[in-house]
Amino acid sequence: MTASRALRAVGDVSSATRKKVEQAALKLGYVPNRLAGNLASRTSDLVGVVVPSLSSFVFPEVLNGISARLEGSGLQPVTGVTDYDLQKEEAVIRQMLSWRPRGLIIAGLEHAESARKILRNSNIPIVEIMDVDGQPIQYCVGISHGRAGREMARKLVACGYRKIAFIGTKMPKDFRAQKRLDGFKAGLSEAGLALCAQQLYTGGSSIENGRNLTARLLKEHPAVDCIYYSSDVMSVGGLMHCLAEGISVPDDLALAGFNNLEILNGLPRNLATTDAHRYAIGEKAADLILEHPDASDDESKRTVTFSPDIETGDTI
Amino acid sequence: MTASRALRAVGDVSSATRKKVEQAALKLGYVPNRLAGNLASRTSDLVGVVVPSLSSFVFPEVLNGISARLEGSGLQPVTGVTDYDLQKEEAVIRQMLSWRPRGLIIAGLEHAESARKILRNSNIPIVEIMDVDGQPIQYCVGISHGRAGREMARKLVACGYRKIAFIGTKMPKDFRAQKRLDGFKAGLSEAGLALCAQQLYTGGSSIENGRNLTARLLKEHPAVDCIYYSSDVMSVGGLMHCLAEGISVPDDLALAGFNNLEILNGLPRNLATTDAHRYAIGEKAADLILEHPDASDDESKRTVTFSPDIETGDTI
DNA sequence: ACGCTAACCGTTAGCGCTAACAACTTGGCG
DNA sequence: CGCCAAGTTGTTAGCGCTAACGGTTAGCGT
Repeated sequence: MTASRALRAVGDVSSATRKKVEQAALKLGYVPNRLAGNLASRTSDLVGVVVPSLSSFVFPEVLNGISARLEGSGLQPVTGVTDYDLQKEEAVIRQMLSWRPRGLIIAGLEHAESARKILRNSNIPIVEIMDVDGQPIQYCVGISHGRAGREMARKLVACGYRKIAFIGTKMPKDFRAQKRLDGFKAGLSEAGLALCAQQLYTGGSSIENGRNLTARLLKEHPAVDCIYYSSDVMSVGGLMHCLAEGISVPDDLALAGFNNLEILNGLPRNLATTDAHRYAIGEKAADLILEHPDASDDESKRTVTFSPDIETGDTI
Repeated sequence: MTASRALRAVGDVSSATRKKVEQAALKLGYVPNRLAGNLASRTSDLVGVVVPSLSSFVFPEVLNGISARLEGSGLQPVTGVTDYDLQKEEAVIRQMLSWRPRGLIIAGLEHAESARKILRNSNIPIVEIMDVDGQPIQYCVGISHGRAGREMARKLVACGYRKIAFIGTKMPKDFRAQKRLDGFKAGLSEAGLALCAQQLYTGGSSIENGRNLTARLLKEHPAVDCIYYSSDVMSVGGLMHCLAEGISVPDDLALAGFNNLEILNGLPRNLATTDAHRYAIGEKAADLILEHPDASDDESKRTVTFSPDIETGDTI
């Protein structure tokens, strides 16, 4: 018991014994067993983070925000990946909860009903991130993707574009991209416009994908004067197509993406985009977990909404 | 006990009771407590993964390889990030070991001596990945970065370039980049050549960074006919500079990077690079953990070396 | 001398689960 | 009919740690 107290620096231990304990620990190469520790204390120093993908450029930055805030708190983030699959998501959530984490951060508001149920029963803070368009379970931090799409549509219309196309993921897998598209269409129809073309793709977003789909779309619809992409990675591909084909941006064609990814910096053109505040969302989510009162019987619910800020760049 | 057996599907349980148990579990919203389970069984279903960074485009793919192989085995990867800091690395390793993982995968061969000691004492399979130039603790999976640099140098020399420059990270932080540079210089000197210029940077690799450094380097050394970058992200920046300035690639300037990142696909030019086999390395590392014999008293040591394959693209 | 407090250290029980073994129940077989 | 093996369920102890509380000692005031 004294050793336990000494190593955790809790309770009263004389500095002499503390020193002795520390030296013995060092000498023996003692590594505490957190399984036992957490089990005994009925607390946890894990924070579960459930995201759809790690390779998509967008979630690593959320993770960085989370890690930055958790650093020094003694809490450790554990990541689970769902591949945009609600079945898999539920399995990952179960896995996470079986470690009795201090809290859970999970991307999106759409979950299997059974997953939602175990989340509600879990008695730990649940933070749904990225999106605020829906019914949060408890805490929620994100932007409105509907608004993001709508505002970009308004912006493009205001810039004078009339033959506007969309390139994005096959929607059922990515709810937020769907919401952006819906908002975008709504924004267009405010001005009496509609999408004049669209290309959907399955599989991951990539520059190559964006370039190929842009090529195809322009071939089929040469009159298009502006393309809105569901992701910056795709719009970069569009820009690459234009560079390779000598299409002048934005004179012949305007381009706009979403996310404000770091890869936009340093390109020959500053691509228009919407900042999704990914890092800040991660930070805030971590804060909510840290601040969550232990007395969990209260109905603490809270939604933090960030503003989807348009960066016009020089491609619109 | 019967319930435990039923839910884990081990031992003999009649299908009738199994069904009853499962229904009860569902009804009660039972989520097993893995802390207790792992503690009691003295085994673990965690695999620790220690990487320098998640935002650098390169490690997520390693993680994907690991996850793919671990999928279905019941093991879960847990990621820790070191920011290329050996102190932090040691802390992360300690954290990891305190969860008593089944095995540990860790990037690089360079560690604090005390970290190396606790790794050796840990009695679980330790897989050092990415690099094979050094003394592995136990298992090792990677490529020789020295060879990668040397072979690229030979290639560039063979292509006729004589005024070759290098752009890369400030080395003390990134041992593998350092080894590539050393190998590269060695390769050049085989042909009686030396670097005619170099630019080092701190902070993360980024397209923007690559573009700026390329601009500066060309300004200071206009005669340079070829640049080798420590990372593809940087060489993309170089290409962007050339596109923006109308520098013809590879006629006026040859470019080569390292890693064979996905962002190379779809650019106006196919950038030359070296494939670092990141996904395969992740897979193999996971395999080694899965195959590791439980009888841990044997001296199972093994190094798996991949070949750093040059992709010439059309920029050299 | 006494009580009292603070500082320190030890004892006990138990976190939720599983390995190991014990015990009971069948059915089959000689 | 007894007996054994296989199938099935129950019992016990303990994984390594910590909350809670109990004891001891020293220091202090009265």
